Amino acid sequence: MALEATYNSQTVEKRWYSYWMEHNYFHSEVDEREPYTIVIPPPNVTGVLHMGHMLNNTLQDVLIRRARLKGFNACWVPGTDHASIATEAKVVAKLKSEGINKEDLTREEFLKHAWDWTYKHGGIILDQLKHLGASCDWERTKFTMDDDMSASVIKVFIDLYEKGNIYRGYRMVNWDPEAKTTLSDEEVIHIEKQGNLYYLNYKIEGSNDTLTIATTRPETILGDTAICINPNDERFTHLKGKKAIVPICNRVIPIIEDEYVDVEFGTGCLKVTPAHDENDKVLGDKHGLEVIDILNEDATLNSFGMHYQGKDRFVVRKEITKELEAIGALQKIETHTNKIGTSERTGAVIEPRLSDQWFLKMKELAQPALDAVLEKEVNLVPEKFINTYRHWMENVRDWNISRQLWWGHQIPAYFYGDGKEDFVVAESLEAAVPKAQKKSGNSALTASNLKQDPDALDTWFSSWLWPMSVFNGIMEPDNKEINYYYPTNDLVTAPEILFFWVARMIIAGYEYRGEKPFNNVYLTGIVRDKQRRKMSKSLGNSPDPIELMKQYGADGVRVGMLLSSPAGNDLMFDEDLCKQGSGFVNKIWNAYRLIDGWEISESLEETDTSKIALDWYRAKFQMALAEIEDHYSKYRISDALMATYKLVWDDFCSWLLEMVKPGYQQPISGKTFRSIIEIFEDNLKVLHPFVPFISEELWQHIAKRTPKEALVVSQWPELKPINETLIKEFEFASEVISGIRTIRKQKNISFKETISLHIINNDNATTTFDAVIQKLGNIDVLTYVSEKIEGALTFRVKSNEYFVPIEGAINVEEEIEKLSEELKYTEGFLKSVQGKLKNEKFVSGAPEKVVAMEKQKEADALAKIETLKTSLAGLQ
RNA sequence: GGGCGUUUAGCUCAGUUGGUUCAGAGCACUUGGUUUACACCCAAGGGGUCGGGGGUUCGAAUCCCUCAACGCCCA
Repeated sequence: MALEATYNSQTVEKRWYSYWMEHNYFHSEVDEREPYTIVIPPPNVTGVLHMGHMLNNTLQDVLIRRARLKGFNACWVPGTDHASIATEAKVVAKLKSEGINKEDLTREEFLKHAWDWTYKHGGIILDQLKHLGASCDWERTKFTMDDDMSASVIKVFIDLYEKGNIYRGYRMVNWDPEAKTTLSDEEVIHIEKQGNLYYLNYKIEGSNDTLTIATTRPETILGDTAICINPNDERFTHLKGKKAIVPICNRVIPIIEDEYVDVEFGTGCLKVTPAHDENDKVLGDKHGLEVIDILNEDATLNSFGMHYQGKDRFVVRKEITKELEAIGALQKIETHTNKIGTSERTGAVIEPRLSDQWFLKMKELAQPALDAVLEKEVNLVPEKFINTYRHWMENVRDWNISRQLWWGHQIPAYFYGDGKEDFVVAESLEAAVPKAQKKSGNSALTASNLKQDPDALDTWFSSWLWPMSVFNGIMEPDNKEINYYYPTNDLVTAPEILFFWVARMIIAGYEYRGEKPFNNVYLTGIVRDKQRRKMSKSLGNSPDPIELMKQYGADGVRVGMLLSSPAGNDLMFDEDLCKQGSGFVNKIWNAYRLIDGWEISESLEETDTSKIALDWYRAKFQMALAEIEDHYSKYRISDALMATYKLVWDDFCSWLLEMVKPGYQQPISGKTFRSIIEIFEDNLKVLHPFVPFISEELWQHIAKRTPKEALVVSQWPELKPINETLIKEFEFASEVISGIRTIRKQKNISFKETISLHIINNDNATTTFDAVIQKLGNIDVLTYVSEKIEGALTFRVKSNEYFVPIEGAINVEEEIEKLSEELKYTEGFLKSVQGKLKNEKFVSGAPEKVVAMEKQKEADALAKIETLKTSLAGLQ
């Protein structure tokens, strides 16, 4: 059946994806082969596919498909993440739009809504990945809140608690007043903002004097519990031991001394608000100050805010400034830029807030994970991220793992009293009872006396176990799957989550299996638009991936994504890249259409041209294959693609097919045809990871294949020794062909018009490719001569001279000019080479090989100059 | 403020240990070409003081110093 004239990506994609699924090629079971494993960075369960996922998953699919072809037992585990904050925020918003407040629901009721939401919107993203061609083992699809996954999280929490690594602490945390939860340090984004510095006067108790402090947050004065001065600051000696009066609330507070105060900043007097600033908290602890929290959990003021109670902190800031001014306590306002923390998820300005939270001690746990990367047990690609990783790991801080949310894994701590330590940690309420009885010494305690901590765990506290828990490696540490698939091979993810996720997975891996979770971490860039803006929903600058695939085909988009995405560098995405990708797919399609249309004749002998052309391409293919393998080994995926692209487009289509192509309506020899097909099949194999759909389509078109013979499970071509001589000889021949084409163009000789070519073979060049030169140059007669041909057009390759006699006079002047230019260039070149060779330091200092090469260059140049000079002499 | 990185053609990027005619690729651009697979094509061509300055070396895009611009991470 003849191929359609144009490639229809949609039909083909549907056909082969279902064929692959039907034959279960993506499923992996433990067997005797060597495994090659990737776990997907689980996307948000209710998320939709964006360009970052496209890039990331294309890369993973390329790696896994190649591994499959190389004979590994390839296993790519897909799944999703419950994304605590993001999902809960969405559910809360949805309920609100229906007039329901989260506060009015019980935990169980709320969770039911959240699960409904998850069932409704969940997993869309995984289906979208199928459009891309992702060859995941869908039978293994996991969700971080599946029962077994949750059990793993709880088990690890209990274990770490029992080892003393998890503790409960009253600490200053990052509070997101919008999501009403704490955030880890990593989830806070610091941005520079223009603000003000307010200079406020405080009266000194028992005198008419005042002191002036500078603050960026005047609303927090209501929480002030001290003024601090530097004991070495002579300006304030008179204040020592006195007390100050906070304006508006008229609280009398001590003036304390501490060298912490920067005498240069502001006025040198610092107001201390321990409840609302991390540094002030430290000062407060040191000096035993009172802690006055003036904020509610939504960042409105509480009763300490007096007449501002119930108003938002930013509103209060404006209003209190006016009041301070009215009572004469405001001295001046200066503009001031400072960095403020904002929530990664909601964008809200973070409030430092004191509260009871759960923390994981990191220092000791982090050590093996730091060593693993420094010793290249785990390779970060590109290596430049090692420094960033080291810096973070060496200064790692304890991880706040609790979140004031319901959607997630509820912390398995059960309180039996109001005391800070009146709790036990257990995997269930039932298990908690005996523990609580023991700890409290109260054997009468029952389940009804216990109250589980309402907080949930940070989502990353479940995803850090991902490479282990997807194989049930936490609950059953010795099961055959975890023993076989772990450690996984490659992890493909974004540098943004190097600390959030990657580092913590390595930590967990060493803690729970004594082994790294993966060998290599390939860090991709961020997908940006042409103006270098990060693609985001809010900016609306991201194309819809599904639409993109409809327009350019999944293969086209895959190629487009990979064309310009070196590891770790941002990708400036441009739809033109997909256009180039679909152009490539079109080229492959048409190359096969040409071959497919040939009439085959078994009685025809293989021509010399075809024979040498095929030999050359086989050599060239090996050379490209070696290069491609090298690129893959270094995770230079876009380079591997480009090498494949050039092999297929330039070498196969533009050179080989043109060389073997029979004349119009002429048949091709059966032998040649079979060789071409064999070669084309190898091309399809190396193409497959990049363009799985069209490669499978053509593969299946070439011959009727059994399910076992599908391309997706075929064998990657073997590396064989490269015939470099043949490649070099062809390069020479291709220069001759270029010379002919240039002459044709310059003299307006149509390609259809045959010409003759006379050669003086000064260089002793091989005649192997003469038949090819004749065919591609449309040469009727190719002869070797010893004397130059008068009145012919000429060109030179190395020191060989080529003559094309044509009708009509040659423009002698032009010829002379052309030759003189070549001569001038060559002489200049010779001079520089001889300059080097005359330099004794060069000859003695440079390696022999380099000197020999320079000598060869000298000889070549001398020979060329000789021929140029004779030619010139002949013309003059 | 501390750390890391980047700067090469109009654009996006390669350039390994300092040494082939090393200044490259893809795209874009210019010119010519279409009854014969593909105009999503073929062929030919132009285009760069390798961010600036200084140094080491027989030899520097590559190593060192310095300045500048940009980006990222951390505080």
